Amino acid sequence: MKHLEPYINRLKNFGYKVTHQRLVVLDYLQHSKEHPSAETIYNDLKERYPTISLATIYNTLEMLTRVGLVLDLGAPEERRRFDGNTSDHSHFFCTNCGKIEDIVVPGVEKVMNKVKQDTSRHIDRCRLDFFGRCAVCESENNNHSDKQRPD
Amino acid sequence: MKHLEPYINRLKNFGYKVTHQRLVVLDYLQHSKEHPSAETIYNDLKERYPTISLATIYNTLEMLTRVGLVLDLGAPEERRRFDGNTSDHSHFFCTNCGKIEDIVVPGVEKVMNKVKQDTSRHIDRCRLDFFGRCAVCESENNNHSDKQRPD
DNA sequence: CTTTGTGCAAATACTTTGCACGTAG
DNA sequence: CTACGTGCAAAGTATTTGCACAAAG
Repeated sequence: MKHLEPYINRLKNFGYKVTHQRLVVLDYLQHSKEHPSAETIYNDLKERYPTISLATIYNTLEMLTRVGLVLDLGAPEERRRFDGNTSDHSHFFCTNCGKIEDIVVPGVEKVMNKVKQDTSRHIDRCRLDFFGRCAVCESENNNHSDKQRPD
Repeated sequence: MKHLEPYINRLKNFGYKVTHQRLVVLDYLQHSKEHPSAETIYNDLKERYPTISLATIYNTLEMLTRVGLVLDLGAPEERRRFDGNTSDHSHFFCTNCGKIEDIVVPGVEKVMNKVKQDTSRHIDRCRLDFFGRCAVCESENNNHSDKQRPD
């Protein structure tokens, strides 16, 4: 887990101990593209680390979010979803199947930086999200024709 | 509650009945700038409508969100927060006091529309959010090393 | 008159916490 | 060695649901 060194340093700088469980969660998030929930992380990890606990996953995610190594995506679902990729990127939420995809939005940074200057507030972070139906759901034409779409 | 007519029509178009409770919640949200939680709405409304129930508030908010008359803001807090203003605008979340403010971001629509065209997905809605410390919190405590120290 | 919504309370589900043991520093 | 982290189970807490009555269309 050499690639985790910068993260380890971040933990140390914030005064947190570097534990096996924390590294495992970090490593998991670095390799996941699924924007998993705490429970998903737990279910996947407990196969290799059977004694890990869900409470530790939650504690770890909360801590990692606090130090900025993980993002809480604010998904419109029951469970919270997390992202280990903290670089500038946007998200697309499929309101049909719940999938979350990374999405590249050129030109956003410029707009965001303008806001950071113009506002009286101190802005730490921005997020830009899109909601709709993913390519799969759109092509499957799965009429979940509930009252899904406004307008 | 004359101003609610377009909303009433929306309910009817979706086949929902127009009830006193639904109008009251809609009216409340139209007049609120606080981006309230379900419980806040409940607490405020039960003074004037003592028999209204929290479950109804939740059911109503869920339905109004589904038909696009209310936004679920995806706030980084325990409770969900809602907005009755569905026109294009962004939000600022104070990570210190929890306040949510409307914020005007010029030029965003252009970027968002570009994404709507470029992507293979079907996009219904976008959101642009900012996180940081509001003017009040910022002035009260000039220390902007926002990350709280571990326990 | 039929269907949908409401209020209440109980249930559910996600997340957090208390405590004793284990482990990093 | 000492403080902090972990695992477990138990507790919270926001939100949803079942049901009988009420109200809308």
